[in-house]
Amino acid sequence: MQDINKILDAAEASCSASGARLTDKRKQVLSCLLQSQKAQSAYDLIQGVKENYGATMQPTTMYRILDFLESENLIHKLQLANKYIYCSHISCDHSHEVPQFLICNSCDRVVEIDVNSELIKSLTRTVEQVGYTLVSPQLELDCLCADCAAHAA
Amino acid sequence: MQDINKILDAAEASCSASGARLTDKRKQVLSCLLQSQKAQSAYDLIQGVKENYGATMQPTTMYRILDFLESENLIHKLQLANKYIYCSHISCDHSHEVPQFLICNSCDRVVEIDVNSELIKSLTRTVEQVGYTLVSPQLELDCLCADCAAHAA
DNA sequence: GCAGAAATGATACAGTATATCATTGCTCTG
DNA sequence: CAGAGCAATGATATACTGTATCATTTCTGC
Repeated sequence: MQDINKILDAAEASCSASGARLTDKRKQVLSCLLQSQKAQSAYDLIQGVKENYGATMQPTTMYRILDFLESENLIHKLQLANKYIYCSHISCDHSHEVPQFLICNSCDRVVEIDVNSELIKSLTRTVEQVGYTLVSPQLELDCLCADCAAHAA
Repeated sequence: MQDINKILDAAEASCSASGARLTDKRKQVLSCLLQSQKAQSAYDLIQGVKENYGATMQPTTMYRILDFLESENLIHKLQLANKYIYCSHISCDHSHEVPQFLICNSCDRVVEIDVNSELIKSLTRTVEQVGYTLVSPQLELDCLCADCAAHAA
């Protein structure tokens, strides 16, 4: 994990490049996400920005900010858990691959991995065979992290 | 799509085999799911059994029935949409593979496919490399069906 | 029939997400 | 630098998804 301030700078640069603004509130939400390896819900984050920055945000505002951050490829929404996680490639040079998430269903700790491109090709072929179109090949896998697996055993 | 009554019979047989009971209410819910290729939410189904059978069910009851049907492998829960779909292998002879779902994000029409086992092996290897354990390899892909893709174009 | 277990009912509430309309603040142009 | 127009946020209400808890009914096997 790199220094959070560096990532925030990279995020800001990336936003300017696309003509978007990383406002204070948006930065607060992003910071909360960057400070944890765990996926957090919109309401977790409302609580988080309150504790860390004394800022109060309504759900509407939070969801709008989350949508914005997602559209800028700074965070990911995990459908499996209805939670959000920072994108681990904000300050990378190499281009984005399709993300694959391993989500601990006990503690919400998330690992982001690039999907093997062969695998994506194989999935895409299968989808096309039945006449469907793949909108997002993002994969989310229901897992247990090492710690939680140890406790459960 | 086979005849629904035959599938219901197969479902009933499968339940008896595992010492479970496919009660009237459970059968009503399963029937509603079998009558549509589209994934339906718990509340959609509450509406559905009311219209089709005049039966009123509380959310608690519906979720209990859905849990039961899932535990008997008669239906699947789709995390991507928070909706439910019948299992397309209720009256098949061949053993269940890991399911992969193609979900139209516009109309909720679902296609169920067996995942290539090589692909599952590859996923499992990746997961183990980072110390995680795969709980359920069920894959859900965000797609557009042919009809919705045509309308969008 | 009766005891015990399984299934369902009833009520309340927690958590997730969006609709709608109002207000504030930034940016660009003249 | 004023003011128009748009981007961002605020405020209120409400819809949707899911669970906790305790009560009642129904089924099964003895």
